[in-house]
Amino acid sequence: MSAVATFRALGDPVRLEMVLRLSRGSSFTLSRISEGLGITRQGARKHLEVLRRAQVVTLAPSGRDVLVQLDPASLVLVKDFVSTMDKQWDTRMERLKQFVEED
Amino acid sequence: MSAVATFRALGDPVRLEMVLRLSRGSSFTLSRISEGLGITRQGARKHLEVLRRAQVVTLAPSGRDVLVQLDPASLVLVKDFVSTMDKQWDTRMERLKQFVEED
DNA sequence: ATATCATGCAACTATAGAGTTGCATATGTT
DNA sequence: AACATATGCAACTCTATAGTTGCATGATAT
Repeated sequence: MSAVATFRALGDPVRLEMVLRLSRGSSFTLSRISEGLGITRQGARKHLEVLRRAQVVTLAPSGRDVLVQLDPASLVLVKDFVSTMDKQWDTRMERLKQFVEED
Repeated sequence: MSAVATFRALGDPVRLEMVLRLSRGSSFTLSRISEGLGITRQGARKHLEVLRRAQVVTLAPSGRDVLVQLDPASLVLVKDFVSTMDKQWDTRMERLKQFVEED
């Protein structure tokens, strides 16, 4: 999966809320994580499918319900992106700092 | 600005490409950064407006052209998000590890 | 066995946004 | 002054997707 897909998946208030809930409580059933989002269960289900395709989340059927869990794969992608940006950004900030301090 | 807005802004192939270009070369004019994206200048301009609203980028008019630069504000947001997630994720992985190692 | 709960799937609507074309305007350049 | 370059703005099309309703199905509890 690409970093774009991950960012896109996280770039929605409902989906980010889901991810934040998962990052706190460990595991949710599909219906429990769909509560209190201001949308229907079917709507929430669509969001979960987006998160699953982007490997932000895994869906594991268990009896009559489906367990939703965070998938570490996506986190790694975002971390890599940030650290790359950060490195390049830092060297440029360093250059700017030196430039400013020259006079 | 919210983390959602930042993620949303980065969740588009054209916009992410622009950000990557900026992270390498230091500063671009509006027309230069609009080249080779497969879309028109006006299309690219709309993307830049999205990035600006999300504080990923700053636009500074200079004579007849506009300078596009990275805005560190957004990077901080993403970093914070990742580190928070990371911390919570790690503690949960730790708990899982201990659970597995118990028998 | 029957009622209840969790989920899946399909069809539909409505809106956001990605991309375009066309034209106007301002700044450089020769 | 004349020309080229960089940009802004408006109107338009088209597609993706967020959200809905309605119904079917499979698992659990009484």
